[in-house]
Amino acid sequence: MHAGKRKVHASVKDEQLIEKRRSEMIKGAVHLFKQKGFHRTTTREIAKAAGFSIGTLYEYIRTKEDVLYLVCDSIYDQVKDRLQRIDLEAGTLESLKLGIGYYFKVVDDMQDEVLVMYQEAKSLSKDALPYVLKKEMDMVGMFERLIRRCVENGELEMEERKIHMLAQDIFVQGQMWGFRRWALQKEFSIDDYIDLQTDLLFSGINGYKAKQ
Amino acid sequence: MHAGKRKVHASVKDEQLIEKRRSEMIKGAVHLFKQKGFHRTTTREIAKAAGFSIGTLYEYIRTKEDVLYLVCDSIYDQVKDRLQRIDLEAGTLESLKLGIGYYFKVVDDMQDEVLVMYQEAKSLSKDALPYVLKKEMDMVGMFERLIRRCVENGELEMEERKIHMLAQDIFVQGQMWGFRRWALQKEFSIDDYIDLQTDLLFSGINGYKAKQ
Amino acid sequence: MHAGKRKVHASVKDEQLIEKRRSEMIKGAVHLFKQKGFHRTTTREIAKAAGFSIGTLYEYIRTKEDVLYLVCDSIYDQVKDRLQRIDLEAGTLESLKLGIGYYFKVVDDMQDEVLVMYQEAKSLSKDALPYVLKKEMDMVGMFERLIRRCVENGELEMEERKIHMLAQDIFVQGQMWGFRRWALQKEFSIDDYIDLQTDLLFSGINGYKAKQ
Amino acid sequence: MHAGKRKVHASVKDEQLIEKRRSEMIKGAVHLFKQKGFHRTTTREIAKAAGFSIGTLYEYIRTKEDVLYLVCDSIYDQVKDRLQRIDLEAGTLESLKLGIGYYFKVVDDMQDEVLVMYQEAKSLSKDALPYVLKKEMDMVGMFERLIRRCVENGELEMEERKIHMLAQDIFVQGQMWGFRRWALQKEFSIDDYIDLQTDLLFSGINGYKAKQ
DNA sequence: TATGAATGAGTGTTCATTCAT
DNA sequence: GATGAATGAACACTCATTCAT
Repeated sequence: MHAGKRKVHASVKDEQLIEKRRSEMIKGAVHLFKQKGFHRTTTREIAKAAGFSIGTLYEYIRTKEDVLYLVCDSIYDQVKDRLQRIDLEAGTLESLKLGIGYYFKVVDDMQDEVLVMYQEAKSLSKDALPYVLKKEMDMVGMFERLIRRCVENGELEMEERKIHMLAQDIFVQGQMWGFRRWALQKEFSIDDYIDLQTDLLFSGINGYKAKQ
Repeated sequence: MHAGKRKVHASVKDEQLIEKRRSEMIKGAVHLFKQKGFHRTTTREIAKAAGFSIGTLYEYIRTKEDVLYLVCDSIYDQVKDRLQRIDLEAGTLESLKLGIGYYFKVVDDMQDEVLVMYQEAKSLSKDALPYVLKKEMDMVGMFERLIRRCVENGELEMEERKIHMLAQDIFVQGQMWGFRRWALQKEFSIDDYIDLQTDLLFSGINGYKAKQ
Repeated sequence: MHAGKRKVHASVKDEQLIEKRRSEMIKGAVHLFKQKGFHRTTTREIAKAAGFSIGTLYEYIRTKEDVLYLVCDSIYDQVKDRLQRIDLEAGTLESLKLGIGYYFKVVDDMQDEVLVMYQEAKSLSKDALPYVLKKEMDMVGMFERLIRRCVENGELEMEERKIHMLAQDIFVQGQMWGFRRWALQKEFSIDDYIDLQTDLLFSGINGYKAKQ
Repeated sequence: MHAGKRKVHASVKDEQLIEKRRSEMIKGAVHLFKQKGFHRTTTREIAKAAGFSIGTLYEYIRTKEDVLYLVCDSIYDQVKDRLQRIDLEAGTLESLKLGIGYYFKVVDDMQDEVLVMYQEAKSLSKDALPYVLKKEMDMVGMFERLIRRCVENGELEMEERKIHMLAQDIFVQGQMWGFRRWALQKEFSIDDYIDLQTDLLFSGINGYKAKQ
């Protein structure tokens, strides 16, 4: 279940310090990447935002792309971390609904981060991308399990392929709240969004069929 | 309804020539952007792919970003063009379903283009972005009308806000076929995708509730 | 006899212009390399010394090392060019002596160039070095032929291995006039040098044996 | 006769420790300089090769160039040390020949060191260079004395200038075994080299004149 | 209208050196 | 005395853009 992390080389030896500096770095970088994107952000800006010199930045990474990887990796970890709290075992439709709502809340809380990861992950090299994709699949996998538990519980009848698709839809709908904020957040609050989307997700269009 | 196009300056006067050169340019650029992304593609590469010199390229645009705008604009036009053929007037659930399937097919046909537009549009300047976003809203608007016709027709009972949300979901699910190809296209054919998604879209989770 | 030249990439197409710019570049670079060595010379300095911008410099080369290769290559060509004029066919000891003297004169004329090539060639990459070494062997080969002609002519009896060694000695003694200038040129003029060295070369220590 | 050594500043007081650390440093540095040259070797690499930290390195030197000076200085000392064993007093041609052969053997033993010193000494600053050059002159001086003793002994008739030139030739021929190893060591063993060179040195070209 | 040589600001990265612990 | 984290000047190289021909 735990993906092996891609090692990012640091010249500095003190592991705690590495942890600390990198988290400063990530915090600054997320902000910059959100504003200007990865490519328009310079390493000097990242260093400055992190509060240290360019030389120091490079004591903790090897290339600019390492920063992007670290950012993506860290965001996934945070999101996943928060999602772990969802009770996967209940196996009721109600708990599924709550889980989705909770996920949307998390995405709302971490909008900047999710947006960055979403838009910039594609700039990762062929080397680093799989690690990030793996984490994404893990998250989709969490929704699959949530749904599958309902099936096992007899709350739902759904074939595997459809479970798989539904999980991806849920996952994308979460991200969508971030990457389509310009269209959605003018009109809907996060609570509106949760209500409307879970409603559509559960009832489908047919659920709105006019009574005949 | 028709957004005024953002004028991209050309030094050359002959409008037909401009049209021709730009379409060569766009064709080459889409291919390059797909491979390497906008930022990693150089203007020289674009010129070369288009079949003329760097000097000539700049006779038809003012900045590199103009190319991106032209590309995005053109892709939207093409997609929109093909979507126009959907019969908006029928107002039956069946025609809605067909419309969605047709849209997904279009997206499948134009995967590269959609992916590029999807991933690179964010690199547009504050100046050009609104024009592209407007086009996107127009497309979402088409789905809204499709749905609204069903409501007007008495086939559906759905409030405006939900229509709006549903239209966006459909739109995003189309794009998703392109931008999550790495996860989806290993498992599903485009026809699978259409079947599963429209099924989920129409029936919702509740439609799969275990018979009691 | 002609070593294939290692191609150095240029973005510019006009071959004549390439020739011209590169010769400007080489001229400036030799001067700088002599003063500060290859490593301490910056590409900007090279560009400036050549009379164009850093951007232009890189239109004619790909890497800094290309400049060094071009410099070394050009120097060898010049030296070789001048050495071609030696009459290889005479096959007399006198002509051998004249040839050596002529070579020393050439080295004296091109002191800076020879010094640079001598000291910096080792900084060439594994890729470029063989091309330069080949040229050096060609030059040594010229002296071998000069000597061998004397043998064929019956002026000299010398085995091949000794010919080979002698040719290298002559070659190195030429370079030595450049790279040990600090020690030699305080005491000797180039004519002194030629006289003394040819004398030693021809008579050897035994030639100075005390008459008994 | 003994050149005062150039003082290299150390922060550490304990002279024995300085001696010890510096010899570790030199040993590591020679190896690195041989592989990559002085400029391509970093101070960190030197420290690591020496077995201590970068901070400690700088307790025993002030600048990177100090390392180069220390290396060159030490190599000269070693070579000189071994050359001292030559019997300068004999004053026979035979002892001269033996001396030359012995010197060539030393150079062969210390090839790496000699090569490094030979190629990198030029990177020494104007400040340090004279000290190294002085040592080189001392070594040339040893050969001069060796020759001069033969003259004094009546074994040889040679003017001062020629002695001077001959000494330099011998000196350079020793170095040549190192710096032209790529050309020489494919064909000759060190014993071949000694035989051929002393033969040429003693007999000269004329010694090979065809009997008439 | 087409070309492509010229430009130089800007970028990622390195590395000698310092200094607080 | 020893350490190694921090620094920032310096460097090789890129590339969007211009403009003379």
